[in-house]
Amino acid sequence: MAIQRPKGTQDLLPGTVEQWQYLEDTIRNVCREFGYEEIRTPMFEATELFQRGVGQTTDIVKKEMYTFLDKGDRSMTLRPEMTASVCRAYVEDKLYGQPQPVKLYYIGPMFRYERPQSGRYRQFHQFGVEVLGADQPLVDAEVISLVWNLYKRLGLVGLEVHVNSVGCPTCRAEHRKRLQEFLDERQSELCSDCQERFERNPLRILDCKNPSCQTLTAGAPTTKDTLCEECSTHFEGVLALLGAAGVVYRVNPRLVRGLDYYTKTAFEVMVEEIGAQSAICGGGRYDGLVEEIGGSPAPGIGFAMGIERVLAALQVQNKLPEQKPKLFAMLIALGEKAQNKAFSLLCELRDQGIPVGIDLLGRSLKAQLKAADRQNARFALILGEAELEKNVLLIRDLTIGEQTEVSLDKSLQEINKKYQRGV
RNA sequence: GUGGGUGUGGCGAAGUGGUUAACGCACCGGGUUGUGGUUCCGGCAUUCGUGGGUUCAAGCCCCAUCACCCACCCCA
Repeated sequence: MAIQRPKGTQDLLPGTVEQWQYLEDTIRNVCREFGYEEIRTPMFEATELFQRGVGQTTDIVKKEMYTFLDKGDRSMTLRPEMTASVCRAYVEDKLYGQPQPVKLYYIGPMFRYERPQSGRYRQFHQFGVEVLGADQPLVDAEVISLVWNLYKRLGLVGLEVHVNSVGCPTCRAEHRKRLQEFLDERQSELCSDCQERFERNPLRILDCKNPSCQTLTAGAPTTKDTLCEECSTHFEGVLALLGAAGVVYRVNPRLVRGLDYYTKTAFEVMVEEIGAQSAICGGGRYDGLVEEIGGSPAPGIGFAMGIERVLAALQVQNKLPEQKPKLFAMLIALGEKAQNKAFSLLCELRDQGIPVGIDLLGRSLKAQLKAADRQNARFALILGEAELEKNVLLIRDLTIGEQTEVSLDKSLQEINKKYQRGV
């Protein structure tokens, strides 16, 4: 059997790649306007970085990482996300020495060993933003408004922006304790997944899709009830700024993020139409992460956006631009002598930056014209033995079907003129 | 890791035990010697994901296996 691509990966073919480029271009433009600069880090890192950054107890670290030993017996891992890498670079490359805050963005592949489904791949791509070295609510608001702005520019509609504050480690511990107390006597009524979550990550129970769990937790203490003074003030500040920015959001006190490093602000953007994996973007503040991976303490906030999911949303909402690659002209040569001359003309045309093609299969005139038509070429430039003898070139306008004869010496100039006029 | 669904040419898709595997799109060629997009004609699966089994006979039945899709879980 033929070799197949690994499960959960995809080949992006011409036609699709243009859609990715469109999205990437839009992303880069928005980032530039917001004053963010691109960072690129290795696709694999020391396994320990993710264990410490993302958290030992998370599913990502426990069962989804592509981990291997290199030839020097070092444990390496294909990055499952990029926040940890950016923080590592912040420390290692001494970005804290630059004017603060440092505003970065990235676009690239991530790897997680999961069962693929709609909107979920083993190699998937994220666009993300990270701001290091600033803890003001204004930063949180700017980051969220960047997301908002991007979606607006892409033309996406019907998005839900959920915002919450998960608090600092102190209020989070408090919340966890009170939640466990609340659920203690009803533990046996929870679904089996939630019973497991009870010890490991009780906050996630609030997020369970199971209706019976939802009714059970109806009156449970939420993050809101347990935020300390500082976190609460910060959160209020963020919400006020979001309002000022015109971001339409919903405070969702049950929103909990899965990665361990989040503190204070957490947010998520959802689109219903793309299937079960509806989170198109997720992020939040992580004020303890830089210290956790060995740097001196620095606040941070960021998000990651699933490129495949955004594209899926653009697809269902019909917001992807039509693009048909258009060739300006197709050079048609008949016979070997003509081909030599035609090829040199082709090269000259290309030197001038004019998109011109030539038949590479040695086909008949008829077949070549057909091919020119199929490629959406505007003109066919015909050069056969007869033309060669007369030292002329036939320029055929394929849209109206008229053709003129031009002297070969002037042909380059003539075509260039048409091209300039057309563009 | 668990559950459900699907697997016929490049794509879409008929065919549910009987001999040469519809059709549409795409692709390739041709309609007298050098002119496309329309039209007409022709070509394009020794074979139905793979391996085994049942049967006189299997794309159609059974078993296994692989792949893909969807959902749980998790997350972007």
